[in-house]
Amino acid sequence: MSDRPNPPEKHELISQLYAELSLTSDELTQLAAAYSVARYAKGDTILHEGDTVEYQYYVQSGCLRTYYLDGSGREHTIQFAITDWWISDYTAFFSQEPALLHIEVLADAVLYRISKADMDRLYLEIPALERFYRMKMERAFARFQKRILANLSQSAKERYQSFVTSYPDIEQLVKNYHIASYLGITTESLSRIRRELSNH
Amino acid sequence: MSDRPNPPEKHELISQLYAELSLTSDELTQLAAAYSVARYAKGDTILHEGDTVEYQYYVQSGCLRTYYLDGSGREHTIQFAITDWWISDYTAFFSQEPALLHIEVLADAVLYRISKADMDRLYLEIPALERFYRMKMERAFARFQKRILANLSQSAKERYQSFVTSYPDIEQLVKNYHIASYLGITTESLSRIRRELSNH
DNA sequence: GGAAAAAATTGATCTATGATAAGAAAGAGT
DNA sequence: ACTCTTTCTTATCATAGATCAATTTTTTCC
Repeated sequence: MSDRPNPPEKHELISQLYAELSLTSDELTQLAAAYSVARYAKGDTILHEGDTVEYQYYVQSGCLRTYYLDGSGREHTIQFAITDWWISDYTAFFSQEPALLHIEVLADAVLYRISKADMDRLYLEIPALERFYRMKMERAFARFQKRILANLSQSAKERYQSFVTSYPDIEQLVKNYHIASYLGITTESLSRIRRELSNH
Repeated sequence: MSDRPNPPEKHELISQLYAELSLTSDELTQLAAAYSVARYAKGDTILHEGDTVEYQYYVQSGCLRTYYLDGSGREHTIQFAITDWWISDYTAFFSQEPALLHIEVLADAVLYRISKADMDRLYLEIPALERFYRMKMERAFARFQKRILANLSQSAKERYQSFVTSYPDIEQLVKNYHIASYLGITTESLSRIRRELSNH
C-alpha cells in the first residue's frame, strides 16, 4: 500500500507535476480534467501485448514494470516504475500500433492516467506541454542510451551492481526474478552473482 | 563520396526537412540561417569523449557512427547514421554535460549542423519545432527500445540477422568490426556467425 | 603493380552464463 | 500454526561467445 494514506487532490497533484511550466489556472483546470485516478492491486496486469495503448500513467504510489514475452515465453523486463515515474508501452502509445509489452503491478498502485486523445488535444490547447514532453522524451532517451551502453560494455555482475547502486528502492521492492529479467540473465545466474558479491 | 554530386541549396533542403510543418517563408529563412554545411572526410572524428556537444547533425550524404570507449579501451558502436538520419551525442547535447561518445565519419559526408543555442532560440521563435522534435524523440526512443529488446531476448546470430534485414545499406557500407561492436560481440564471433549463415 | 596495412577468418582453449534438477527458504492463505 | 505456493539457492553439465594466436584476404597507398 502507498505510504501516502490518501492521494492528494487531483488538482494539487497536477499543479505540482507541471509546476515548472507556470501554467494559468484555466490551463491547470483543463489538464486536471483530462487525468483520471486509477487504483490497482499487486498482481494486476493493466496492459497486455496486442492491446491498443490508450493511456500513459503517472505513478503517484506503488510499483510497476513493463515486460516483453519472447518467442520462447520468457519475460524480459524493460522498465520499472515507482513513485513520480511515468509508465506505458510508449512505442505503442505514440504509434497506436498494438502493444508489444505488458504492464504488471508489483505493489498496490495509485496511478493518474491520461489518454492519447486528450494528450493530442491538449498539445494544441496548451502549447507549453510540447516542450515539457519533448524534454521528458529527451531524458527517457538518455536513460535508454545508458541502458544500451551498459548492456554492450558491462558483464552481468557489473550491470547488477549498477542497478543496485542506481535503484536501491526498486531493488528492495521487487522480486529477484524480475531483476534478473531486467538485466537479461536467469535467476540462477543472478543468485551466483549475489553470492559472489556477498563473499567479498 | 556522396552519390549526389552537389548538396542542394541549403534553403531547399531545409524546406524539405521541415515540409510537414508548413512553415512560413520567414520561418524557413530563419531556420536555414541557423544551419551550416559541414563537409568531412572518411576517418575524421567530429566529436570526442569529454567535448562539449555544441551541434546536432543532419546527414545529407555519407555515413557516420557514434561509439563509446569502455574502461578496457574497447569500442561499442551505439548508432550508425546515413543519408536523411540525424546524429549527435544526444544525451550530452541535451544536458550540455561532457560527451560520453565519439562520432566518426565512415564515408565522406556532407552534414547540416545546428547548434543547441540556435535550437533553444528557435524553439521560442518557431513553436512548431517543439512538436517536430518531440515526435522525432519519440521515434528515437522507440528505436532504442527495440534495440534493448533485441539485446535482452535474442542471440548474437539473431541480432545480426535482424541487422542485415533492417539495415542492408549500412551492412554494405561499414566494416564488419564496426557491426560486431554495434551488436556487442567480437569480430571473431561475427565471422563464425557469418560462416554458419553462409553454410545454410 | 607491389608492398604494407587493415580487415577478416580460422583454430584452440577458456569463461560466463544457460539448462536442468533438486532442495531450502520465505511468503500466503486458512 | 500448518500447509501449500512461490521464490531463491545450489550443483552439475552444456554452450555461446571471449581470448589469444596465427594465417589469409582485402584494401590502401605509393
